[in-house]
Amino acid sequence: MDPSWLLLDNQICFALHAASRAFNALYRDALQELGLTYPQYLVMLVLWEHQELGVKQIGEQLRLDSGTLSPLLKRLEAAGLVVRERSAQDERSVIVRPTAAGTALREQAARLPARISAATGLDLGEITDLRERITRLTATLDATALPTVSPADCG
Amino acid sequence: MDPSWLLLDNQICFALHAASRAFNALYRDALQELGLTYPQYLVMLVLWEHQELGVKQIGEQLRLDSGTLSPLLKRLEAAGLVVRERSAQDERSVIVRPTAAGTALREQAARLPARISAATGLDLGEITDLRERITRLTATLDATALPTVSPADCG
DNA sequence: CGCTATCGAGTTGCGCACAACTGAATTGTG
DNA sequence: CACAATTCAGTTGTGCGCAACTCGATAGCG
Repeated sequence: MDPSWLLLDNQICFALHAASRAFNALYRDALQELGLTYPQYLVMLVLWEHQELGVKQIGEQLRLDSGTLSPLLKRLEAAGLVVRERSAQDERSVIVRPTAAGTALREQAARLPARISAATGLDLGEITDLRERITRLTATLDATALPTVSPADCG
Repeated sequence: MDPSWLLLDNQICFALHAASRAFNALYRDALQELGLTYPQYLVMLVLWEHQELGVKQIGEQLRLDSGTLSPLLKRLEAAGLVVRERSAQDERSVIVRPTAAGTALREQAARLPARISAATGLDLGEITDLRERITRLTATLDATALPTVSPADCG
């Protein structure tokens, strides 16, 4: 039982954890002037991209469930950045749309990436490569999910 | 103002964010049988490594402050896995030590890395490489911290 | 020795993440 | 049409992460 396993193990997961929080801190400072938290910024990103989206669709993009999104969207609505209305086609779902103020915020947000990118000290190629590896890793983890569940699926 | 910036920007930070949560979910399942959450597991890791440590030292290793650690350590103490006592040398600081039960847990924890490592679908070299890149990125982000502050530093 | 500044753990308050649940709307089936 | 299963947003409860703060202990300085 090599004890270095517990150290190595520490590293990859912890490295991700620490990096995620370091980015978060970076964004926190920058987003403060927009009045957004980082998760709220992520929601606005997908809304800017798609104009309007159901809560479920937002959750699929960001890997978040309604337990996280419902209160978050309520705060965005209270801040006047989005409106929510029940879909006429399906009364179960709620459509989220940016308001004029929410759309206007995109202009300010557009200045962020350059600052963040500079802070990474990496060039575009390195960032892209790293991003792709991490995204593949996430996909693998999601797919594996731990073979504890699923009785005899694995089609 | 190329709009793809906002998408690309989304990617690297979000990729980290998502990967971190995917790992978290993986560990959550595995750690459930040890009665630990993922952050509690990280704390136990550094304690197993150092036998005893002040709250501040734990925080330095994990990039966490007392606001996070104090309640977490209280829960670990309530679970009978650690004891806390004020340092005799410096009454301000609190020394944290694993109990016998806390130390015993290390045996079970030692089985985790292999499962996690398998779930990544990567070999040791790839994991190490990725980990090092991410760690370097974190260090860069921490050092930069956003050039909004610091009036005329940039030595 | 006194006095101030700093350090250290702890608390409070807020927002996120997630499991477990509720309740209304919809779909599928007979 | 009726009725069971599913889908969807929302709520509740717990724990993490962090800023801002409290308060006692320590260190530094005159």
